[in-house]
Amino acid sequence: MAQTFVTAEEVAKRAGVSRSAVSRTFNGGSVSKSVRRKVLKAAGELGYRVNRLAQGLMSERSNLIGVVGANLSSPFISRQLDLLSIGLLRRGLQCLLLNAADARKDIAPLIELLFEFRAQAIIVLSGEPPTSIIDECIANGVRLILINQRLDRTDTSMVLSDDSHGAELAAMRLVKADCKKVVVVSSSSQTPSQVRRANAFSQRMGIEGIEVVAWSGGPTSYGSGYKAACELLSDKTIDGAFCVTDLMALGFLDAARLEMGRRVPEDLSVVGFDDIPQASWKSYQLTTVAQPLDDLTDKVLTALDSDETETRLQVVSVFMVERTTAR
Amino acid sequence: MAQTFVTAEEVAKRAGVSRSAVSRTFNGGSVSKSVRRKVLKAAGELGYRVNRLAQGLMSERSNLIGVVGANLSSPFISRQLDLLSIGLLRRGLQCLLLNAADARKDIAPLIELLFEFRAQAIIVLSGEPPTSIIDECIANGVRLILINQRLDRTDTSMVLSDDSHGAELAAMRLVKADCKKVVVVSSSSQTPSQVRRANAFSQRMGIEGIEVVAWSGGPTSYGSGYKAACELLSDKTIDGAFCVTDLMALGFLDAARLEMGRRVPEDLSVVGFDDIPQASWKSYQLTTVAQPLDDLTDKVLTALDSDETETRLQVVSVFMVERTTAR
DNA sequence: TTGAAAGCGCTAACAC
DNA sequence: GTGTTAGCGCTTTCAA
Repeated sequence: MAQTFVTAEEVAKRAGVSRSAVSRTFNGGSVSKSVRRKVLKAAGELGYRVNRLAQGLMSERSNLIGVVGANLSSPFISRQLDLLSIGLLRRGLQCLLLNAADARKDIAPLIELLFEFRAQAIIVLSGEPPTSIIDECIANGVRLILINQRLDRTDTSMVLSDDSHGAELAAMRLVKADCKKVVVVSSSSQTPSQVRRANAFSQRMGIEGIEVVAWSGGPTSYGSGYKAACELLSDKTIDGAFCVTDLMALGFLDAARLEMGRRVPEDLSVVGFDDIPQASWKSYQLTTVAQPLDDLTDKVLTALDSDETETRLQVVSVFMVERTTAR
Repeated sequence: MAQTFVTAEEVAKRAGVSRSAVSRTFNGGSVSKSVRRKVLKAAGELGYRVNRLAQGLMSERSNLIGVVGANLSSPFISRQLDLLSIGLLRRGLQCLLLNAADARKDIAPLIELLFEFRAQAIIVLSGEPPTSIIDECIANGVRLILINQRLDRTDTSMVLSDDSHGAELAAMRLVKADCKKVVVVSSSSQTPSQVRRANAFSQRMGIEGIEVVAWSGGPTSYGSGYKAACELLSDKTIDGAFCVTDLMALGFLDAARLEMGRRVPEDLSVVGFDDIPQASWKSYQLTTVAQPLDDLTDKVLTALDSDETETRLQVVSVFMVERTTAR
């Protein structure tokens, strides 16, 4: 257990060169063929690995990117994390993952921890960092990237999908399905995204002169969608539903069909949001608004790269995926 | 951008004490009340954060735990990662996540990278590290923890669920359902877990004298399960199926019912493995073998703690979850 | 309890 | 091209 890694000094000694020759060999400095070969040989025999901690200490570049988020096992977020971690690795960046499950409301301590590791940038998948923390990021030159979080400041990068437009797409789709009375269901967590979607939807329906009842409760889950349908569909006049996430839509769909005896889409049209993999499963075939996650990921990585105060706010466009749950 | 973090030296200067007094204040060393107060005050005003990189340089404890895995957005793995990242954080450990998506077959470079960050331990969610790397872990005192990977060595920690027993449970369940000819479906990725499950199942069925045809193909996905059912169920005599993962089972189920016109469980009994959230969704209600993930996570964290060559191999027990897809 | 000094493993500026 | 030297920010003896 107490074994310790080989240092550059030991390699230098074995190769019969100076400590800096070793350093240069591993950092693309100029070294003669012969020295390089000797160093590589000695390093190989000894099992030498550069110490990135020490390296980062000097260059003040840790290569660490902090990622904080909650709900990491939800289909949507997990895909986001999957793509993000691949993208980071490809760019030679390391991903320091902090699960915000225990800190839903206050992710400040998590971000502070990331400071201590001298993370070069911090990506927030969910949760809203307090202003003081944002200021501290800027003061210390740590780039902050917020996903699906819209703040009223110009000094932090935000990547968000076009929730309002998506919700309008959903609204228009239900109009097209000739719905007379619709419901919009969201969770009680009231994330900014969900709120924007629900509001934009209601507003649009208002303009169209269609009655909408809003329901919200529980976590953002299949179960909450299920519950929503059970409670709402005793009202036989409801003929349309917009669930602000697919996960809820799927639960809603199951309860509507299997519990409340509705035929979809004949009696009831349902539209979701996100386009998670399960939405395309044969039992569901959910009509939904897609957020292209690869695009979102690209934009996050772009924000990471941009050295200066470039594109502060990037929005990823959404589109309707037509399947079978809307008439 | 070029701003830099405050150092302990600056704090010391402002507080009018020595550099070491600052260090002691933040590490529970013995300091007088008054000094501690002065230091804390100065640190607060300056926005000081200890530099863990430098800290780890001295103490040779980085506090970083490397996690490598692929398929991070699959329901099963993502849940695993979710629980794991929570558990690590609770123990004051940081999670350095490396996505093995690009390196399915060879995770060696990823682990080497983790060496460079002086990770204290490495947790491998998927993929099998080459022997040379394992040796290097040991040589450097890096604890290695393999999940659902059984190696024939006594010097590395392994946590695996009882695949064979689970498969036998599945077999017995299909026997109880009075199946005459069954199929076992797995993916073409042939992970050790899947192989163990498929083999144990076939073997058991052999003992019971029941004919079993093995199918494998595609990635471990809904789509592959779907495809399996389409190809297999043209044989009308098949009346039972064991899918080695729930994801495949769900696809199988959908194709069986919606594409191949089977009634489940009347004509066909289906059993899965894992018990992912979707297995309990109303449209599926899949009878399956559950792997208790919180237990698995606990065991991984235990392996992390155990300072010495303690429990090298821990197996988490599985159990049958009875729902509606087996007669 | 406190400060001075040494050193963790590395890189970079400087001479040679 | 190569070695020497001086730190990076921190912890940790060692005296005081």
